[in-house]
Amino acid sequence: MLQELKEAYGFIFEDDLIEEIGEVGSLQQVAAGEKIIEIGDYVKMMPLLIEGAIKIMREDKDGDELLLYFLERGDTCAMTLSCCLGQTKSEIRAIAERDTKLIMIPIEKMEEWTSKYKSWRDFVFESYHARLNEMLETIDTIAFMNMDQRLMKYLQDKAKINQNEVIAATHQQIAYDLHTSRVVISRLLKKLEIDGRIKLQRNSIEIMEL
Amino acid sequence: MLQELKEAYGFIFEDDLIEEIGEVGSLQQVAAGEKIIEIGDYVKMMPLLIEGAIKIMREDKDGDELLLYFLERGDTCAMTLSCCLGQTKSEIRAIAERDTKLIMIPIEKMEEWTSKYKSWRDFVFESYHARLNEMLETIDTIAFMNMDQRLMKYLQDKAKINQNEVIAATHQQIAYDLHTSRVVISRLLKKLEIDGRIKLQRNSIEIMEL
DNA sequence: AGTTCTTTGTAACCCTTGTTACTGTACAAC
DNA sequence: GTTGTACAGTAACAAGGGTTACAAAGAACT
Repeated sequence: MLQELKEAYGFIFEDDLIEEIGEVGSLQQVAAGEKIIEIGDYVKMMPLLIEGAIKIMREDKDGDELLLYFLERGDTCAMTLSCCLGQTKSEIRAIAERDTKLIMIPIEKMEEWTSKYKSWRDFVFESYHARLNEMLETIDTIAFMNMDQRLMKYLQDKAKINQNEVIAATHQQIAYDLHTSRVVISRLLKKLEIDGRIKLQRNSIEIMEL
Repeated sequence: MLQELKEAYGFIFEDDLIEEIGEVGSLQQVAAGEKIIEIGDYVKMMPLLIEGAIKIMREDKDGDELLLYFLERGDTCAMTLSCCLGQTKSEIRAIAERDTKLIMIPIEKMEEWTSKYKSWRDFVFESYHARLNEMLETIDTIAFMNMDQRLMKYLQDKAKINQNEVIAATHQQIAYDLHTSRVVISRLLKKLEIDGRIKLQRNSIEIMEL
């Protein structure tokens, strides 16, 4: 575990802190598609992302969903951070986008490290900063872009996060992420295919040029 | 200044910190409608809101605007916080919604206080937490609500923040905040008036029941 | 009072997106 | 093979909301 930890966080954290993380953190493996945090959960551990990717979803009372953003190696979930510090319920759902390795830290350590390690403090602030910016980008997307543009951005993001030009997803799944209907996605995807920007197969979409 | 500072923040900050703030902070008065921060500004001071209210706006490259949220007494701008710590440009615009009193803190103190005062650390974390939640609420609003619901929420929020059942605004101004057109707002407002929920006057809207 | 500017009301129209419904096709299970 | 199910394509229609255009009403100024 220490080896992976150093690879992902070695440039950020002091050696002392890395060592402490190694002592109190527990390595967790999560398979793609598995749920990590559900809305309303009380969060007792803070995850550090070592490998893989996580997708963060929002849901309203009617069950309507929306993809907020993806997390990658080196990220932590600032929403969870927030919950840990405030001891409140999770406002979001976290689902493994790929097979993912996490180190889970007991929240008691949070407070301690915050006063003890400058690098930890900086990391927490930097995480908040990054997440606020992700949220801003999400707002830009849904407020200022049309569905066709949003779909293109989604395909790009998803290809990047999965490091694969072929996206494994059904039209229905995409529709859930973008909070629209399957028919709309099929329609727009077909148009993208006609324009030669993607190739459609069953259960997958190949990106040609976007 | 110390008196006002204590009233707004006395329950949060230690006495030592209050005193330090008094020494290095400078009181600023901003009239309603005045701009406090513009997009792209490098922020060199961090504002603590003593009195009044500030509205935080987002704008995209085409000049389309959107109201993100309001700040009230006891709040600070986490986006600015973010900018200060990261030394990056502001992503948002801040405009005084009412006559407003601020205490401006030089950012050099941020780092210092963060390690020195636990109450300051907690305040900063709590600010991030609050702002993330505001952003989530904003996302919920634009993603899951129709324009009529958004308009009602806007009127409620605006009445609350101005502590006045009569909202001073033209239809055009509302349209800018909600990123829609004047005609749409006029249409929906008229419907609300017919339903007996508001009363329309020139340049103002009186809320009856929402 | 007359002129001008700002604000509001409203109609007509269009585009995007959401909905319903039905068809065809791939794929797995039997 | 046949059957069943999930997925995708498409048409037709409805609704929300954005656009254009014009009229009417206040307010401000002369």
